[in-house]
Amino acid sequence: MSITSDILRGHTEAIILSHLLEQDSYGYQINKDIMKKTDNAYELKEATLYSAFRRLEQAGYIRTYWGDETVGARRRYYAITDEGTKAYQGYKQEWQEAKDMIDKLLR
Amino acid sequence: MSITSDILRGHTEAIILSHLLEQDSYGYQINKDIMKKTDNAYELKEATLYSAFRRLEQAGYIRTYWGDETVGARRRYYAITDEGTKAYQGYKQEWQEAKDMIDKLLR
DNA sequence: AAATATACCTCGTCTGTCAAGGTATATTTG
DNA sequence: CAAATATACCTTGACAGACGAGGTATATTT
Repeated sequence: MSITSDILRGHTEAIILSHLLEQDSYGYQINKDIMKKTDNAYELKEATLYSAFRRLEQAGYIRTYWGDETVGARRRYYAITDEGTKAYQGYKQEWQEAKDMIDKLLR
Repeated sequence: MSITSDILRGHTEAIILSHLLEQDSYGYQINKDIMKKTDNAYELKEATLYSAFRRLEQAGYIRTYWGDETVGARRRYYAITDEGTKAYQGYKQEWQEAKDMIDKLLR
């Protein structure tokens, strides 16, 4: 990874929610998709991912269900809730503001 | 403060270096200036500020000297070094990349 | 005399990240 | 066919930056 994790810190939940807005998905897939979207520049570590899932579920922003795979490893799917959608809007707003602020402070 | 600290996390050092590029300054003043620059949206907490100073000095990115105040409280001034200037360029580059990445991931 | 502003600092806690470890199934490779 | 790799889940403990809470000292304002 080229970007230090402290700069990405705090964005994990928003990134996951954004992904789930497109479609329900499961941990392994989300991880792969994020790497792909960033041309492998950013790999969300598994431990980070799963602890974020716990927080998001705790907050009521996502709900989970088991896939009905008949072959292969079982998959735990995640879906975004209405509250999660609202929270995502907040995260995005916050990001816009933070971005402007940091841009203002770094010149 | 309206922006959560986790989003700002990791930018503290870059923000301080950016400020010192303009001119030497001291803790209390830097803090005030940053609040002013962001219209009071972001207050770098003192404990955060001073621990960042320690790291920056440790890394050789800043050097310090005492002001020669004849009245009022003493001031410890900070100045950016050549290494600090280089480091700042790196931080800035990293920020540009991270910004693009997060923008790509949040839609 | 008390409150506020300027100016410095430390200690201990909190929280998100992640390295390292684990389990289980299916497929590919030598 | 055994070993390696890929898919898929998970937990534990350590680390580091942010910061609340506390402290010291001087000068000015109320």
